[in-house]
Amino acid sequence: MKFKEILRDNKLSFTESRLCLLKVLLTAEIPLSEKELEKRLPEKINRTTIYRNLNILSERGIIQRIFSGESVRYKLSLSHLRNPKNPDHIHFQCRECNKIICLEDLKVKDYALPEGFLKIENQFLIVGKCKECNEKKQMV
Amino acid sequence: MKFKEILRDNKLSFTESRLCLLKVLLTAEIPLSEKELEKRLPEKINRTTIYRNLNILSERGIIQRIFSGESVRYKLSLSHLRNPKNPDHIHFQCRECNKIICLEDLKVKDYALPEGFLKIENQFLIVGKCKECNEKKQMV
DNA sequence: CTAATTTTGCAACTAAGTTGCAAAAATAAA
DNA sequence: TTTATTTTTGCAACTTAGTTGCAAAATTAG
Repeated sequence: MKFKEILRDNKLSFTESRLCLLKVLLTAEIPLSEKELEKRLPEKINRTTIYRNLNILSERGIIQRIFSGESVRYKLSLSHLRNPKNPDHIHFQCRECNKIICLEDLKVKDYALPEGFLKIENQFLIVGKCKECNEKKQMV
Repeated sequence: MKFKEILRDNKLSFTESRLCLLKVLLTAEIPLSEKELEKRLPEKINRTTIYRNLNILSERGIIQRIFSGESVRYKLSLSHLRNPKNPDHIHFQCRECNKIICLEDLKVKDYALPEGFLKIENQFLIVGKCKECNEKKQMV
């Protein structure tokens, strides 16, 4: 099982909670807040445990924190499971419906940080209005 | 006075609180959290008022919210006062010392949103380690 | 199988941000 | 400039996100 290896590689114990969290994030269409995550868990896991795991998993780069206009959301790092060569892609969040979309095709141009700086992760977010919400408005 | 016009243009009343908030943000070297902002105010303004104003000012695009790894910070929109032609620049935050730096020179490549999407604002953040913190580490 | 380490759940806490309401201030109208 | 209308402010109380210490339970190492 993939997740077991990922945890081991990162020197984290393999526990039921962590497995469940990762599974839920794997099947989520959009990044989830802690609340949403909690609801989708097959069996109850304590809030504290969830937060502690979200912290440790994102420290290790296994998941990613996304700061949306309203809340913090979590998703699996693409670099771990899906898109190892596209770590710099951009998220879009709609200010009406709050949906978050991964703009996989939209890449950030190669950039060089100033001398001596080290990148750990990117959080690129464009806030705006999505197609549906734009069209809804025009109909009124 | 510039700020008075900006407020009027955005159909907001001109109040002492708003003027103070904008002045503090104008002279801040880095984006400020609500707490930091509060401390720098020449006279006490109620927390609630500050939040309400930060909300309305950022809705109108006069200030910008920045989501750093640890907290939400606010700054004047460059588009209003400083850098009207560089709205897409990137912020860098150090995960050690939490400093936030504007990487004015680092621009995001021209991008096209999918058909029907509308951009309101960007929040581009690179999280990593800054020069000083990197150097400190190596000395130990 | 046992000992050492890590993780979990609980309760209590902190910190950020919001809401309703009445008083005060700002704007519009006369 | 005085009055009426609208907006903003401060207060207290609240909600929600996230954290901490500690003892019990689960994992891992030997």
